[in-house]
Amino acid sequence: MTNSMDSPPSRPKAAGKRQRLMAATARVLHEQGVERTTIADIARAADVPAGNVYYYFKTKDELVEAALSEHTKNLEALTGRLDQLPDPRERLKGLVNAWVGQRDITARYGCPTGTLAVELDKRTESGLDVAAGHAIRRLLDWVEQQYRQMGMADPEGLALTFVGAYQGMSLLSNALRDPEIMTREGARLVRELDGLA
Amino acid sequence: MTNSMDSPPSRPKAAGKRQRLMAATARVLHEQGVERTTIADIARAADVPAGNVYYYFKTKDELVEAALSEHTKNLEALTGRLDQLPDPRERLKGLVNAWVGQRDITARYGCPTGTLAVELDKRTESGLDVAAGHAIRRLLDWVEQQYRQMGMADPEGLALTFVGAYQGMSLLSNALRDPEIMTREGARLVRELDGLA
DNA sequence: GTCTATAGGGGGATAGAC
DNA sequence: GTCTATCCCCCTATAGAC
Repeated sequence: MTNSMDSPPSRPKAAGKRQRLMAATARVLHEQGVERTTIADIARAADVPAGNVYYYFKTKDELVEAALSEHTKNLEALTGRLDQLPDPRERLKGLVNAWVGQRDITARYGCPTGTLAVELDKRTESGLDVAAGHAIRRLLDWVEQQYRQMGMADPEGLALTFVGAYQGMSLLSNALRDPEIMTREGARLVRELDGLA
Repeated sequence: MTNSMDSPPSRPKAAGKRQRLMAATARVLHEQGVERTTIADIARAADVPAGNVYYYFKTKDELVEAALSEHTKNLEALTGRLDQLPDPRERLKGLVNAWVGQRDITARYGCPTGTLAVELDKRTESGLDVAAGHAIRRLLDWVEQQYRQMGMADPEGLALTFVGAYQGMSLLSNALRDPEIMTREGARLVRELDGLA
């Protein structure tokens, strides 16, 4: 998971630090929020000198974009692994299990993409106010495919309900600081998947 | 809805402006977010001279608290009206209808309390990081009472699912800028309420 | 009670040395 | 490519005139 810095970057000394910065940004923005995170915070977390950050990212908005693409990458790694499972129903249950496995982090900081969506919605000047929506759209599409392969009617509506349930339980779990909400609602989602035609 | 300024305030000239400030703060914080809203923004929206705000609220955090109590007040006015209905099931359906009626505002700015909860979670220094959770807890309790009166098993779990669905559909509707998500998911919630034992 | 002016601190971004 | 110093704007909060 942590980089060993000996894999040759695309440009001489650059890519190692760039990658560290992206990962650190994703983590720190999740924990502290976009508005309350300073460039110095990110530099410290990535163990990069403060002034050097601007060599890799010209503006704070570019860092936000990088964080979003990190979350997207992580999500696609997860769905990619789940795609190995033969049964679409098991894939959805695997997704729920992954969510529940993150319950402590979610209870403390919320869903990474969901909280980012809420914050970016207010950043109207940059073009990023709907950027998180695209990441969510991808998840919605993947879930819809699973329902479709299960032969369900209205796969789009089911996906909306499914992802909505995740965002809702994440927000409640975070607002009430209670990881058990993730466990309870996760169990309900699995039960419903098993009960479907 | 708008104040007529002739009702005698508790202290001479004070209460009228104080009330205007509270209402304006609730609205502007919802639209712009806590971190991106300045005292000047609030003063302008309330039509109060900028420097005068600090006479009524000593800090920005007090304004945030005021906004939260406005949302709480509005929610209790709504549940108070719904309490007039004889049937708890109809009360819950009335709540869903109220939510769907707000779909355009929700698609643009999210649920007022939910987005506030996400933002306040990051404001750890002030004691307000869990304050929005209390408002949500009240809603959960009220919903739970309705399920209890309907004689349902596990009213607490049902309330969690119900309010979670609202928060989830609000976040998705906002992230995707699509009010129809509120309509679709609202219709589903009503359908499920009608289908319950 | 009302309002202006400004102190004071912080943070995004840049210039330019190395 | 790396890093320091710093500019400059903005925002919270206060002092104090009216």
